[in-house]
Amino acid sequence: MLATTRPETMFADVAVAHHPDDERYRGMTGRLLLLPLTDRQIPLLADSYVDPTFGTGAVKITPGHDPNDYDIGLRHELPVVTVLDEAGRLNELTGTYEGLDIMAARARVVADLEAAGLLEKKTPHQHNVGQCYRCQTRIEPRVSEQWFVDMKPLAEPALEAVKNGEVVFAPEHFAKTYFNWMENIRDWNISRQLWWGHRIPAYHCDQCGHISVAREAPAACSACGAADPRQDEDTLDTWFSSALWPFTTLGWPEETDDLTFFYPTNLLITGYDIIFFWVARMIFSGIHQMGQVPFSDVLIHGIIRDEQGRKMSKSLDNGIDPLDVIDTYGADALRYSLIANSSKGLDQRYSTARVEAGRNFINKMWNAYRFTLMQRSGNSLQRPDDADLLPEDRWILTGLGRLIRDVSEHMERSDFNLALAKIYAFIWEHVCDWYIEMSKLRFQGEDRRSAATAEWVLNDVLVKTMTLLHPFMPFVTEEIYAGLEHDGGLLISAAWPSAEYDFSSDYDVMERLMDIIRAIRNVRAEYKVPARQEIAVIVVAPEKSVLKGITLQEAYIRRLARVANVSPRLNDRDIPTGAVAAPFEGGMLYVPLESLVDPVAETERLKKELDKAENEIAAMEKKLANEAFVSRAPAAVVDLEKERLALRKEARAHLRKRLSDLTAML
RNA sequence: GGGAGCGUAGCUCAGCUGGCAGAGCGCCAGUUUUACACACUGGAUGUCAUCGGUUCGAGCCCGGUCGCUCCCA
Repeated sequence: MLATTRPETMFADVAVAHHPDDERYRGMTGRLLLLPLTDRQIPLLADSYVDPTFGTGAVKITPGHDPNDYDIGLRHELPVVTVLDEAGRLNELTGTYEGLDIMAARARVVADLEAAGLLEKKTPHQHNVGQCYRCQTRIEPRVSEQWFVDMKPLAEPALEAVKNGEVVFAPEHFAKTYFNWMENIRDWNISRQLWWGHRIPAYHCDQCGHISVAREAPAACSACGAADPRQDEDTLDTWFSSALWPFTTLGWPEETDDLTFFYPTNLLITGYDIIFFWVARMIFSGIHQMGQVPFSDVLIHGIIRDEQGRKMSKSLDNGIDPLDVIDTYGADALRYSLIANSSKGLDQRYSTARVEAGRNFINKMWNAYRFTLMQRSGNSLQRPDDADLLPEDRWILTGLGRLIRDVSEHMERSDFNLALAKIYAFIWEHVCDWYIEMSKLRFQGEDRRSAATAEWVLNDVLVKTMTLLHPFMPFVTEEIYAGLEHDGGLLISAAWPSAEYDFSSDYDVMERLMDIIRAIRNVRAEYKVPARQEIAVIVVAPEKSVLKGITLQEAYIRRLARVANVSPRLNDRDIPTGAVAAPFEGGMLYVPLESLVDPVAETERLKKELDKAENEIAAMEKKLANEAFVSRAPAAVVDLEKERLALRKEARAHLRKRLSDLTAML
């Protein structure tokens, strides 16, 4: 007994199969069965393809009308019987059923089986016979003659080309997809029954049946000489034509200048979903037709999905028209979002929020650019001597150098999203939030030399960052570049920048200043000091050099943290009771806020700070006491840990002192 | 059945050769600070799916488990 979803194909059955481990059929393998409604006998055989848990564990094998059964048929050397004609009707092999269409035949077979007492039961079942996605017509499998490409000789050199690095995939794991396909290659069916496309260059002789294959249509059959052989009606699979794209587009088979110049090229960028449909086929076609691979590098990206993560499709009508997005946000904003959202060839969701972020970024840059234009003195810009560079100049130029190195590295590795994130952060957080803010003091001040230095630095930083950003956002960067001072020419042909400045110690000094400013702002916000109200700050640092730096940069602390008066001190003596304490790297600062401060609450707050510091110190001391860590970790890591421990210990000392003072004063 | 990938903040996702967990958006509290409110300042938020292993040290390396996705058959 067995189950079938397509009873009408039983006339094409050539065997019944069960799983080799299925106890129910043990010992019965090889016996002959009588095929109902016919006088044919078919064998019972064992094949591990059969799912023993489905139905009765026995399945009829119909190689002529099922691809899986066709494979089983090959394994067991079964004949292929075809009982459907091209019009979808049963043929002469079905006796009295001949001429019936599939549905009519199915009904009659079922009725006849029932009449013969051979039907056990009928159950509704979701079958997996395909159907046309446009007209819903069922697609019935049927064995027929087709044209195939013999893949083995093509696949071997193509496989080798990737294995030996002639063609390199990025990200590299996509080579696995390529290997998996190439190593399990099947002959390629290139016949398509379509009305358009390249027709198969095979010519049938209606007289003798000979088939000739030729580039030009032969005038006569090469075997019997009959006139006008008929060209095969099948057309080539579109991927066959696409596989020829790297050279047919350049004039092949003619030896054109374009072909000589552009073949092979270096980089192919495409989606992972067509690695074997297209990439692999271009590679083996290129090797076969041109004698060399069509490209050296393949950069694979993911698919852009809609905001719900669904694949964009015509039937869902959830596609996004880039032109609409460009109208709303601009092409650069769209490019920003696509690159910022892409990594490792993974799929990404289209994100309006990310496009907006790109648009906002453009707005930010544009305003920074406007600011520089507003500060133009009219004098020609001249690179300042190093001696004229202030700490913030040194800081931003050093940061720029680091940015150039980082971005270049990321570009080399095709980590475009990481490169873009670095540029974004540098322009927004370094240039706009800090450098421009600090430069205002100089542009508004009396020192024209200092202002000219800032003017040059700002211009240089923008020129370089626009250059780095140009591949990602070509339009706005070109526009801004045009208004900046540079060697001339268009940004698109400008040289990639290289790092010029490296003032590491000045960089660190500036970072400390920024820590202090942030700490003061934090206190202001926490105690809700009105923005307008200026405050006083006492900065305590045990090292004179730190204090000196702070004194030199007092103007910035005043401006950027809205401070009226900065008092540098070497120790925490004589701090007023009504002051808020805040630690920074290398010291402690106090903001006297008198009545705003409740000494009891401040004591509680500082106790928590102290607890935190104690915990961190304990953890670091434990780590440093671990002989294995000290001896095995790199010296730089151990030193860093020691430095951090020293800083935390200092913070602890300040906190303890402040707490004891407050307690005494209460 | 074969192959590949993904589980990290409320959401969408980064995280390079292991060394103090990040972004965008959202959220909370402020801001007519003369480049920018498409902005500024400050803040909150994590059992890095899970179990084990390697290591001085694991989001990252190795193995198992669970969940999800895609491709081929």
